[in-house]
This record gives sequence, structure tokens and C-alpha cells, in this order.
Amino acid sequence: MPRQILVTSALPYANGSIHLGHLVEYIQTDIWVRFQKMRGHDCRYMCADDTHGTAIMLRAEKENITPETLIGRVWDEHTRDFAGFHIGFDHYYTTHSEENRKHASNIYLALRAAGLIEVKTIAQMYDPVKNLFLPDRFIKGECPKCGAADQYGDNCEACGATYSPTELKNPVSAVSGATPVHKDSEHYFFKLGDCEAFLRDWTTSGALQTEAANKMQEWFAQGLANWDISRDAPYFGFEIPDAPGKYFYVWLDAPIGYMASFDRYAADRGLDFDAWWGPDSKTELVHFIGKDILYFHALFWPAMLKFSGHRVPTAVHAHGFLTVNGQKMSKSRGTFITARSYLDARLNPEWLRYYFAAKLNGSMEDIDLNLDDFVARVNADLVGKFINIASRTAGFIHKQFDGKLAEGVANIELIGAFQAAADSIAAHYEARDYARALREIMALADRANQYVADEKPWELAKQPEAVYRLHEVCTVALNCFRLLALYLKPVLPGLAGQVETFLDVAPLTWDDAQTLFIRQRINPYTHLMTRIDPKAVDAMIEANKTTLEAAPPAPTRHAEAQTHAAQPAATAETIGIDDFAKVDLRIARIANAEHVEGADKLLRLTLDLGPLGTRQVFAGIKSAYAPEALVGRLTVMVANLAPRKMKFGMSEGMVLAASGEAPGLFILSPDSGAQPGMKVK
RNA sequence: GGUGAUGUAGCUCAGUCGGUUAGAGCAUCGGAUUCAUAAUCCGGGGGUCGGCAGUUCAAGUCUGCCCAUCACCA
Repeated sequence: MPRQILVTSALPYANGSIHLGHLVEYIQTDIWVRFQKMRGHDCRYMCADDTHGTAIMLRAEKENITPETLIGRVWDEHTRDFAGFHIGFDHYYTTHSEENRKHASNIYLALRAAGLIEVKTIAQMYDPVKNLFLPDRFIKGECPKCGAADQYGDNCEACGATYSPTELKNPVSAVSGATPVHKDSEHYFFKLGDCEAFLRDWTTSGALQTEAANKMQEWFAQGLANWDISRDAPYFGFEIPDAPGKYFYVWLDAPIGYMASFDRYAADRGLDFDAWWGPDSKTELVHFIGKDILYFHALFWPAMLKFSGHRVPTAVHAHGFLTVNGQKMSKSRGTFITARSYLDARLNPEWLRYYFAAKLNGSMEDIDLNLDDFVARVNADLVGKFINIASRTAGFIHKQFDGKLAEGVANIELIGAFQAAADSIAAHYEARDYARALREIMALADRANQYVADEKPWELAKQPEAVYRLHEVCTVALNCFRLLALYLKPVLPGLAGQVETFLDVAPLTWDDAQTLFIRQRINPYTHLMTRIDPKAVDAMIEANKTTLEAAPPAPTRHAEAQTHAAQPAATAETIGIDDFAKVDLRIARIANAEHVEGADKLLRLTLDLGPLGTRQVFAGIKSAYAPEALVGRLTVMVANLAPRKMKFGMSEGMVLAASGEAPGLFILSPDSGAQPGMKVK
């Protein structure tokens, strides 16, 4: 009996381009959907652009266009990029739609009727120049804990502290540069705390991976805070019913976009919306997301659905982040690779699909795109092993048998082994363990190549009496090839289509694995896939390297799976000599260095400044230096830095150290001859 | 800082309930082969399973501590 499955990927934000990090998710989802369809299930893949919020509004303003124009343009780009990677959405919509407004309003009204909405007055940071309440990420200032400059309003990248933007020191608006002021405003809250009993039950019902369910327990332990779902005008989004000037927070209507996308799709096809979204729905609802947005999909979203009279998700599958060559994607290193640049470099999208699939195992672990490994793996597996089977046997079928396969095969042991693998491979796909599925498929490809090597068709071809045997061997090999193409089809839909044309067969379904491929005529072999040229990869990296320029304000958090890029390098603001002269840099001899009990990163240094005496300084260099390696060294310190009381004692200055994006930390050393206490200028 | 995850060959990764000498692919080295867009086959070398301690007849696997990396902290 076919299953009915509604599948979604997280909605990408309409404020930026699709990059390889996004594609992990869309490729993961697409493979799963294609697999379900091959199995004969009624599976519908829904997605949309996430279009609301302050970031979109300001971006449009900056470009002198309306938000509607902006999101229309981005929609075109996104859909083109997805199509380029064979992402087969059944419907790709937008959250800026009447269906979404309708569902967001209805859900809100239902929650209000259930007593789950409350109104509270809160103080927020407000830009008095732009007349705008500022999201956390649009406020910058000094970290209240460590004093690091230029930090966002929600957390400090220097010390990792989290805080509210009202705690920032010397805050400025990233929009206008003005000093924000506190301003009271009424906000609407979803009382998530009241949903705890339901959520505790749901999160342990099997809908989540165990790792994710454990994470939920952490959040329950902290207590569920109520969720602020309103934003004040001006805001690009939907106005809240009965609340003039108040808009739904983008994160409220983003997941509802799954529903709206399906609503429109269903209306166009005469499907019964309630059969899929009603409280008694018998269908499956499966969400694929990045682990960074688990909170929204495992708490807010099921609670919203449940208490507004809808069905709840059957499963939420979270995946990890993408790293490139073992590191965070970086614009300056050229590893922040956009989908478009990959395609423009004339790289085949199926190479990436295969590589991602070979790494994905259904867990929340991060996966790494190692570019050298990418080239080696794809070339060896797809061209060397898989394609080669057809390439080395199809010629005989044409030269000697007029393109027609044998009438039958006497020894079907090998084909039988291939067919017997169907259930196991299917189970791996179903569990999203594509890595395991592909290992099993490639082990079969190895066996097919061994078979050809053992049977030596090139020798049989020289023996007229062996003609029947030759026909059979090549037919067996092509049966193996057909089965491999079938098993790989969810990952490589384009290539599978070419194989279907070459073999002159109808689109392969999973059940076709159990049939024998004989008697029929096949088309002449033309090469199905080329090897990756490493030069094209290099060119793509080069094309993605951005020049050194100041980073634009980061977007607000939203339904986008990930934008974990290291910031491009930029020099700080220009200063005069007078400013520099305020810093009293001195040569110091490290008289003693020791570990600090209870501190992860700190060393306690005793610095000898010669005539200026000694200082105690805590330095965050534990990761790079053993204390005993430092004693006796000369280095450079800021001698007139205000003393700072730390958890472990007073720190009377700081030592200077160099660091970059890559791991590693390097303190400074003066040239020989420098003496403790000397001024550095 | 708190919490969680990860660490196995040069690279990318498997390793089930604790049980024989820790595996695969790629890379590398040697041999075979010439059907295949140099693809394929056979074989070899390569490991302190992050470190230390513990439990056990037996630890990559279980426990504790430490180190490193990553993430989350609404």
C-alpha cells in the first residue's frame, strides 16, 4: 500500500544566493523524495522562499526597489539554481502569498482562542534616525563581558558570551550609525511554556533523531520561555489580525510556508488539503532541516500545529553543517561556494550530489567537502567503476550482435546477487544513510568489474567458437550496469535518464530490480560521464574569492539552513598618530607562566618590565603555548591598559598575539637587544 | 562559562552485543591486462584506534580525567 508523504526542506531566505551549504539539505531531501517515488509512494516535495523580515526590507531599500521586486528576483535565482542541481520540488512557492497570510492568521487566531497568546510591554532598542526597532543583529557595540569591540547585539564572537542588546556598551545602529535608544512597545507572545506536556511527549515519540531528542531535554531543563512573535511597523510581512501596526515575526510565518506551498499546489490539482494537514491526517509529514534550526522545528512548529488544530510532523530530520577542506566556509579563502559559481565552472551537478550522498549518514554530524577527495572519489567511483562497466562491454554487443542482448543467460548467480541487494540498499536510503547505500552499491560495481576481468570478453571475441559465451558475458555485465544505474538513480537522476535512453528502457522503478534484462536491442554507447578536471575546481575557488571589503550587516536569523561563513578580512577604522600614542607598549620578560585552575584558555603570566616592576597578566594563549616554553622569553605588552578584575584575579595589562581564521596563536618577540621595560613605538 | 557531539592508515570513512591478527575506497609501491575516454584485475607496504588511568579472562568498543576540533545556549 503506497504511503502518502509530504516532504519539505527548510525555506531559504530571500536575501542571498544558494551556496553549497544549502545544497547539502536540498540534495539530501531530493534523494529521499526520488527514492520514495521510485518505490511507488505518493510523495510530494514542497518548498518556498522565506521572504519576510527587517533584513529583506532594508536590503530592498538599499537597492532602491520594493521588497516585492527583490523577492521576485531572488525567487528566479533560487529556482534556477535548484533546477541546475536537479532538485525536483513538486512546488516551490513564496511565504509572501495570500495562502500564507491566510494560514498564519488562522493559526494565530486559533492559538489566541486557545489562550496561548499574551501581550506584554517590553523595552527594545530603537533607531531614532530610521524610526525602526532594531533586531539584535543590527546593533553593534562592545561586549559587556570582555569588552571586545564591534560585536553583534546577541552574542560576542570574542568571548562567546550571550546577552541582550540592551546590555551592549556604546551600541550603534548598523543601519544608520545612530545611537539606539530604549523604547517601550507592546509585543505578542506565544505561550510555549503552556505546551510543555505535549512537547515532552512529542519530542520522545520517535519523530526526532536520538541526538536531537537529547538536545530537547537540555532545553526542557532550562525551561521553555514564551516566544515573541510580533514585530513593530515598519516591517515587511503580514499584519497581525486585530493588532494594527504589529506584524508577524518572520519565523512565525516561515514554517507555515510549508503549508501554504502545499495549499496552492493542492488547489491547482484538486487535492484535499485537510487530508494532509487536518488533525486526523493519515499522511506522513517529514521535514528536513539543518541542526541550527532544530529549536524552531522541534518546539515552536509542532506546538503551533497541535494547538491550532492541525496534525503534527511525523519526523524532523536534522543534518549537520558543511565544511570545505575541513574548515568553515570562508569568502576570503574562496570556499564560500555559490551554487551558481559551481555550475558556471562547468562542473557537473551530479558529481556534487554523489559526493554529498557518499558523506551523508542520517546523523547531525557535520560533513566535509574535501576538494581533492571530491575529485578522486567521483572519478574513481562513477567513471572508473560504474560507467566503465558499460563502456567496456557495450562495444561488443554492437560490433558482434547488432546491438541486441542475448536471449537468456545461463549463469545468473551474479545478477541474482545484485538483485538480492535491493532490500538492503532500500533500507539504507529510507534511513537516510546514503553513505552506507553507496558503499554497498560500489561493492557491487567492483564485483561486476571482477567478473568482466575473469571472463575476458576481449579474448572470447577472438575465438569464433566462443561467440555465445561472449554474448552472455556482455549481457550479464549490462544487467549489472542497469541495476547499478537503478540503485543510483535517486542520487544521479540525470545520469540514470541517460542510461535509460542508452538501454532503451522505460524510467526505472525499484521493482524493476527483480526483472532480467535480455533479448532487447540497446542504443550505441556514447560516453555517459567525464572525469572531473581539477583545474575547473581551482577556477571555481578563484571565482569565489572576494576582495577585502567590510562585511555588510549580517541578516537576521531565519529559516535558512546555514550561512556559517567566516567574515572577510577588513582593516579597522583609520586612526591618527595621537590615538596610537595612547597605547603604551613595552617589552616584557616572561618571568613566570602557569596554568590557571578552572580556566580553559588562560595562562597566568608574571611579566618583568625592568624599571617598571612586575605585572600579573592573564593571557588567553593556553591553546598555543605550554607555560614552561614561555618562561624567560621576551614579548610585547600593553602596559597602560586599565587593570581588569577577572574570575581568577587582577590582570594588569595584556600581551599581544597574532591570530587569523586558521587555528593558531602567536605571541610577539622583539629582535635581540631589546630589554624589559623598553617602550615600543 | 554551560551542554552536547566528534577524534580509527597520507586522504575520506566503516567497525553490530566487549571476543581471532582493526577494515574499505582513494593515494602509494610491485605485478597482470589492453575490452574500456589510462579505465580494470591481483598482490604488498602503511595504525600507540587523540592521551592517561581504570573495570574485565579480554577494550577501538565500557567508566573517569585530560587534550583537540565543532556546534548549540531560544
